[in-house]
Amino acid sequence: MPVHNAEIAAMLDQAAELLEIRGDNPFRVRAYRRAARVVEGLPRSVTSLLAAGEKLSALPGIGDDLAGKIAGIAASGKFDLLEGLKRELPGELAEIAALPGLGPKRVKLLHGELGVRSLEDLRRAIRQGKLRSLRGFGPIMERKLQGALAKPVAEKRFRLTVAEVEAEALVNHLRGAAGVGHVVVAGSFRRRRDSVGDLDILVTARDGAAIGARLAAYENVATVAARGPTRTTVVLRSGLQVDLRVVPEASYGAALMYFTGSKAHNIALRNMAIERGWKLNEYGLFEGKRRIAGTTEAEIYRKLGLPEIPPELREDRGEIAAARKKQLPALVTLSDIRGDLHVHSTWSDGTVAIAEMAAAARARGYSYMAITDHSRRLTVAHGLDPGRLGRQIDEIDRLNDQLKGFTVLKGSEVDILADGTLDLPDRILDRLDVVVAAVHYKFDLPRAAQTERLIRAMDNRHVSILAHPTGRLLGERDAYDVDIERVVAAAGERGCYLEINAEPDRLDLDDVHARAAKEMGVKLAISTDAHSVAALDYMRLGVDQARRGWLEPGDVLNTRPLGDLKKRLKR
DNA sequence: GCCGTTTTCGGCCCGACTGTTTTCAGTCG
Repeated sequence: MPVHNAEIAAMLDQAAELLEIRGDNPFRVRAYRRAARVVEGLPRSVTSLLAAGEKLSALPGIGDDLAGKIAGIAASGKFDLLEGLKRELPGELAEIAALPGLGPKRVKLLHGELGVRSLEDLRRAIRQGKLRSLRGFGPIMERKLQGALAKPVAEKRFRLTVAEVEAEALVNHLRGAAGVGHVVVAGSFRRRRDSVGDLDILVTARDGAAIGARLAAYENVATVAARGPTRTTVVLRSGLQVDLRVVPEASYGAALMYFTGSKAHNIALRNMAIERGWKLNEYGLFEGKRRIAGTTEAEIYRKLGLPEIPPELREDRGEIAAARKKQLPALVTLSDIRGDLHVHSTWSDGTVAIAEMAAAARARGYSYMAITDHSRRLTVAHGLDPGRLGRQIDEIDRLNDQLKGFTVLKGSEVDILADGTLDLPDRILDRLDVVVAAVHYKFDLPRAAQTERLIRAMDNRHVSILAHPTGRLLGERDAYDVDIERVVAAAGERGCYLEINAEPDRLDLDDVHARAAKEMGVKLAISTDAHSVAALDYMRLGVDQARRGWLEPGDVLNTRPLGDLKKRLKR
């Protein structure tokens, strides 16, 4: 049973947490955390890297020691150091440290002085009034902890589209304040991560307190968590946390960079500043007391000898080295997209007729669109059998006769059956321009069977694109257990394309696997899976994830003009 | 524990805010 990168990262994180509570060298703790982030962001699994004879110690932040430990975890699924730490300290201490206001130091005190080993122990200690006797604890902390223990809030991430609605309203509200310059959403929102944990809003103004007051007075604010002259933190009714930072105009670039992150990217840049005898913080780049850059991000990057790095790449996953060598990718943009290759109509479960969808696609500047309605097995979606699909093909032919300068491609989103065969016979698939193959049931097959299923589907030369390859639904359903690297490799061998499904709850493939595909020379299609006209606009979210995956226009099938596209769809 | 165009040893990003303290440690981002 191969150990996933995410599992390795979780073990490294947990070890870091317990090491920190134990009071170990903070830099050792940081090394474990950094290694966790590096493993998490690897485009290939540790298992396959090792199988290929690659040295983990070549990865940034991973030396001989951690390389050995990570290899050990990959081989056995066990982490001796972590097991030992758990024998020494109760594992639940990590959960206690996650409570607001509690960190390693206070948890160590709780454990050492009061013998707290569990959340229940902590509740009891509070009930018995023991907490406030400890140094660093007082009545306010006691009350807050009581609240947090009473109704624990699961860590929640929000879909980009949900965050966008909240952000737009809030930005408009803040723009209404007097003396406001820039108002911009930074953080993972600006880096276009597939979901966000909070909103980081940067404002330039002279009077930070006034802007903070304006945020606190926003109608959707549930609680104000912190309030200072330059920083204010609130929690909205939706549960979304908002961090506001206010800086002077001259610090705009530095603050935007700081607030955009990622943290690891910032640390790397700050280290570059240190190497040059400078200091980089959210107010600017400084030589001694003198600010030598800070008004724009570009200016700071330039001083550090780098071209400006697009926010989507700022994850400390090699972008700084690439920038240094002037080898940053020229990322795909929405305007490079010439068509949508996965679209539904009223023939199955779409809400709009083909002609109307075509007009909407055309209005978006596209020159083609594939209609890919569901196949017969998906009865709830009125999936098409060969007879109905034949009639749909005829309808599209008639429609194309009337259209000038736009082409509706004939397609199907054909179900991949449990054994990897397709839900429609070859004789009808033969009449189509685009076949998008997808899994819609039996998500729980064993890994090997699921992997074989997808590969067998791609064995069929009619299959052009493998849709939503991992089947994940953000916040609802994990990816099915599949060896995605083998699937990517198999797609490459067969000349099959992989989809980045742009639906906001799918975004599948994700950024990391899209990049893996690129590195393995496999091309991708960015498709909306639209069931309505409005959903065609999700294309931009798919492009965002493609950019996070370092994709350039040449890596994306639907940047090709129609003639070229048709040639590439032939296998 | 990692790392090196000043270093193989001695550094390791940087600042804001809270609740505690009585000048600051701890937490957070």
